[in-house]
Amino acid sequence: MTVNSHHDIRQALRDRIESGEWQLGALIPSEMALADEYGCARTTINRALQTLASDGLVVRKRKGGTRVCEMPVRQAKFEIPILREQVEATGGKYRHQIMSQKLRTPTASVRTQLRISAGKKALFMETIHLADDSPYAYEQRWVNLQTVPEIMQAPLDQLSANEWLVKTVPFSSGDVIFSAEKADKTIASALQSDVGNAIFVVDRTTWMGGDFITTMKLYYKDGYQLYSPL
Amino acid sequence: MTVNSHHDIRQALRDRIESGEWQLGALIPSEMALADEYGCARTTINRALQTLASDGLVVRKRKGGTRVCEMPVRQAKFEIPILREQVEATGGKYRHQIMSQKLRTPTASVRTQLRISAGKKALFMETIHLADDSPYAYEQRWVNLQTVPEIMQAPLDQLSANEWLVKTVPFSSGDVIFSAEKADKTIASALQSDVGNAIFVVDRTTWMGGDFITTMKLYYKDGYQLYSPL
DNA sequence: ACCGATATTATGTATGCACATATTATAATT
DNA sequence: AATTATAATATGTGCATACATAATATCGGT
Repeated sequence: MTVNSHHDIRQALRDRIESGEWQLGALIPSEMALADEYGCARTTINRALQTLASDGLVVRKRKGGTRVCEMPVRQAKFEIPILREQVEATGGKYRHQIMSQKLRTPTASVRTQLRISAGKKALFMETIHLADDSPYAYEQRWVNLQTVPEIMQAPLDQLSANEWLVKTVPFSSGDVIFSAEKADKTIASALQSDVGNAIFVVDRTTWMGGDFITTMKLYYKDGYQLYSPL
Repeated sequence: MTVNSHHDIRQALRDRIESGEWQLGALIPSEMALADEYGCARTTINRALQTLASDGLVVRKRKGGTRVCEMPVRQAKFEIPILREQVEATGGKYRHQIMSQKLRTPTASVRTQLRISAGKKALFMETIHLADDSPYAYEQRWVNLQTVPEIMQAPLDQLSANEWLVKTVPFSSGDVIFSAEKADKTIASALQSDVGNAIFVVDRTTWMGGDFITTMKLYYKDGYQLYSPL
């Protein structure tokens, strides 16, 4: 078998690590030695090893050499779910419905999260996301009008606020918090569910540069599960 | 300012995308053109673009050129939490306590998940993970003895099953499911919490190659939140 | 107008080389 | 013996080049 593409080599090295040939924390041969063994240029080995390093399988140090990562950081990565796609992926028909949409003085915690000046108002909206006309998730969202005033002109009846924001300020950063909450009366009625049920909640805040854009809380219908391979 | 390292170039390109200079879905200049513009070799541009592609910011196609990703896949990636680290990160003192540990005939669903032959037994254990001596999470785990019989000899009173498995079969793959559940009597008493509380649940199955190793359900004390930047 | 051969284009990848840089080991100096 | 200079080593990175490969564009013949 001839291996020469960095692809093949990466896989070969990965196999040798995963088979246990190189123990956890063990030093693996130098790039030169590997290049020699596989009969390719050092550059090719370098590329393969760099990929493995960025995957967290090995740790590299100048002069120290490359060693199998002591604590292989198994990291789950999953896409931030766009509800429409989530629903349509399971064959359902997606629809959303705006329950309310108004300017309001934000609560203290929201004002802090979005860095909204005291006295200023923000856009608050409640949306129900439906799969085949039955509730799928209930969304509460605050939008900072100081940073995205254009949203007042957006056709939010056709495009959900989420989708509009993704298209308009696509490269924002943010954070997510997953938790479980008991459904209160508001949530239960929005989801046509019962008070006290365990609800999977996603809390998300996004900003761009130093400008805080929106914060959102998503309550999934009970029974929802978030899956991720790792 | 001279930019020439693939690092600088990657950042420069990223800026141009995020500033909106190149719109969503727009075709960006070819590697040759960019190499010309930045006064560097095509290889360097190639490397920068490949990184951006693997980050999901651009999509590349032979002859088709490189274009800004239509739907920038915001992917949250977070490490699979190791309980000890999670607890110790918040300054708490970690400790765990095995409540039960015995050979049992697995339930039908577990037997399916771990591909255990009918009639065979598996190791079932319940563990409480404590932070500063108060319950932090309650774990139910099944271990497939057909694939890791060695666990029967492991010192599980010192090292948690989780940690032992991570050290012994480090490069397994798996999946995770996050959900919310109502605490039943077992869970509530294990966590010194109340029946009916909303519990954040992590369900994880791991395998290596075709061999199914373990499946685990982790019930976090109510109020737990899983945070992730993105 | 249709179909197929050929050229063109942009990315993908391997190579040899040179030099940079971090780190450790060793030797030289005090 | 402690400190400092120097060499050795492994990875990091850039460049020029060559060829591979996929997808599109163009042109010619029927």
